[in-house]
Amino acid sequence: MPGTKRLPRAVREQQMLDAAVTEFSMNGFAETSMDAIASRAQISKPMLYLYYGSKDELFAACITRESGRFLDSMSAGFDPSIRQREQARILVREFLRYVHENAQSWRVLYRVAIGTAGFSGIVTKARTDVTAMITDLIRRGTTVDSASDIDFELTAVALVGAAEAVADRITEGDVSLDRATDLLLGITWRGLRGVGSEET
Amino acid sequence: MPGTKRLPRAVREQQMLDAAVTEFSMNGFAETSMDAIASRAQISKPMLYLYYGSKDELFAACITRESGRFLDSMSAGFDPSIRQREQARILVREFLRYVHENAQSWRVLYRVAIGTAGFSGIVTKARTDVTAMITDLIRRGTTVDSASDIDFELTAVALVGAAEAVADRITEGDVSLDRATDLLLGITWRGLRGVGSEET
Amino acid sequence: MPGTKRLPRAVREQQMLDAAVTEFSMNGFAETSMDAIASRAQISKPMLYLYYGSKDELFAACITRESGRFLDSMSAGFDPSIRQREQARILVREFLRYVHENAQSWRVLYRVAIGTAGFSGIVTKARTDVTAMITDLIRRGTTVDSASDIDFELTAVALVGAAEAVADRITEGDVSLDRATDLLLGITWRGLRGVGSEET
Amino acid sequence: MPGTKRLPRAVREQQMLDAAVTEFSMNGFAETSMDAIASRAQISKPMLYLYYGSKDELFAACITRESGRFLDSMSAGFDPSIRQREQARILVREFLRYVHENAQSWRVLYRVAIGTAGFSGIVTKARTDVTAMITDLIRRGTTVDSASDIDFELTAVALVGAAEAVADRITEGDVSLDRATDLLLGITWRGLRGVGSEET
DNA sequence: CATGAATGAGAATTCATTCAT
DNA sequence: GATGAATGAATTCTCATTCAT
Repeated sequence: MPGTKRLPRAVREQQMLDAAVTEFSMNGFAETSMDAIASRAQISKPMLYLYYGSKDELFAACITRESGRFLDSMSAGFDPSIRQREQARILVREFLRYVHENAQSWRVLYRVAIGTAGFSGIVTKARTDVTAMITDLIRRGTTVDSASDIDFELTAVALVGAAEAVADRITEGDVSLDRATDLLLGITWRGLRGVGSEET
Repeated sequence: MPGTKRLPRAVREQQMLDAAVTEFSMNGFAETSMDAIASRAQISKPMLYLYYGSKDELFAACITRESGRFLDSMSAGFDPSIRQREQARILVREFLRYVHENAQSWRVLYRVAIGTAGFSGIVTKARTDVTAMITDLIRRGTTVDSASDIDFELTAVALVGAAEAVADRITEGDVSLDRATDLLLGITWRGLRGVGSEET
Repeated sequence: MPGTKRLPRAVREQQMLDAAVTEFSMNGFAETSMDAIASRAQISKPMLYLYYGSKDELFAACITRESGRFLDSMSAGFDPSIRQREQARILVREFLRYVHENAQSWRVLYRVAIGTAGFSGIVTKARTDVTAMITDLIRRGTTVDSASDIDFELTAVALVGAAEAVADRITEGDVSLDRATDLLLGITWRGLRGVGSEET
Repeated sequence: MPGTKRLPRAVREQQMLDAAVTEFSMNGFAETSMDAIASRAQISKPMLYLYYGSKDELFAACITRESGRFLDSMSAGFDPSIRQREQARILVREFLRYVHENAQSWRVLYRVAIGTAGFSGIVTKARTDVTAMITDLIRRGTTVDSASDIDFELTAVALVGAAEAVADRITEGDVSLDRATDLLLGITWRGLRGVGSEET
């Protein structure tokens, strides 16, 4: 008889979300059954429904929590008062660290939710937020105003995309965090060095 | 009674794959039913099974065809004898053009298949091939040999990631092909200028 | 392109029935597909339907032909003018020989058709015919009339059942025809020796 | 909404098996649908799967239960210390009684399962067990040792076959248990009287 | 609160059967 | 006359979801 003890609501909730994130990240949304989640969370299915109402809502809760955690991590490293270069290094480092230490979270967000009709919006929102940070960062270091806002933002999009691709390699375990950070900054930085200036 | 006409095998095959790609790209693998595909292709379900055997095989056929098309497009633009800069522009341009003109293909490959257990391999293979082209391109322009192979490859991964992220924006329709090409090249190029050299 | 040559109807029919009997005897009625039969007969499915109308009719045709063959074999050995003992030996021998040489026929009749709703009647009919022969044979040698007809018939039923059981062993190949014949006659004969007389 | 009541597992199990045996015995394995069984058992299909996993397993459970019941009945009448004649009468009587009172059980075992690929083994096992009892019984009364083991066994096979054939008539309701018992013993006994001795 | 028991609604897959050529 | 192409109608099996206790 699973979970016979009465646990405070908050604890239970996390227990369930943990189990759900694990299952969803492993098998995708549709291939994950509520049974599997309940079983991993060591509670009964009706509990799951009591707390989250439906599979959809549970999945939404998962990716909302995870994208929140992700954004919290990133935000923690974001400080407008820091020098641009330093700021960039911190953000990249934080990003890769998060992915490295929370591979499951990363996977459920960027591999599962993004391809699941009806839920990609939540992830896209998180991505947009991060991109906004980077956009800010880029703009901060640029005086030339021949560059339009869309350029800044699209550049940020590109850099975030680069970071995500490298992050995937991190989760595969064949690249070190330090090397990846250096490399991304290398490209990024020199790439940034003239956004909006001469040449194409 | 759908599709009462007798069509030659080859035509029907494409008809089915077209419908399948559309459905899969919209709803993901598991969330797409064979009924939905049959209905869109205006044929009966048994035809799908007659031609493709199972849902898995049908999906595999889809992403195999699409990744083939994608790689063909990219390969067509790959020519070791062209100048590095010119080559880069052609590849980026071709990549964005493909995504722009084949948004569904792009989505089924890079958003759906990549997150579907058992099928990500085919897409990963395509991505690896493209990354290999870029790796080559980078190496071609570099004489310094302080850069290890992994650096070249990881750089290529990052650039491909950047292009993919920008490509997503392209499919959303709010960015022009030309502007995106220029921007990516801008970042890319200046970023490339010193891979493996001084500074971080 | 199977069976492109035009064959006389009678030949085709046998070809089809042969294939059908083989398939049905191997896999049972429901587990056998019309595809499998057509393929084994080297003709197209529509031909099958042209000649036999439906799967049910085809199966009926099979067991009708086979039970006919079986009864023909038995009847050939039935001759009211022969001495009872000799007659018994001939019938038993013929029965076992048929099963031995036509294991497929035996199987489709007594293992498949008998357990298939709607078709057991045809086999039961054949069995009844054979039982009638045996009933006759028994009655012929009995003068006592304390035995009712039902006794004669039930005795015949029992003897036929014994023969069928032994026949099964024959098809399994671990018993010789001669030994089985002798044994069955041994039991039968001594068993018969007083049907309807003293004791119980 | 069938069977709204909550029943203890054990009760439901029997309910389901009863329904399944009935359906299978009427229509054979392949021709019986899970829907039909669920409907007869007044439960929903998922329950069948919850309890038995698959149609195959359900069928296996049916014939395992039925052959167990059958063997239990027979074993109850088997006692090496009883006189041979008495023992024979008890066994035959018990056999016919079982078939008479459990016609469905008999049919599903000896008419359906025996002709269903993959399941005949279970029934064959039961038949072999019964045959072994009879073999023992025959041997017990025989001192002559010119008879080989195979003779004893084949004789038992024949007698069991005779009993099965008579049993079929019993299920058709046109023969009384007593008359059938007497008749079988009559044949059997006099037949047994000299197994292995002179003459053919 | 908690849960074992139960089900409605679908999804993949297979066939017997039939046209259009 | 013969068949490749096509489908309507099941059938097995799974799963999200809900009561009755």
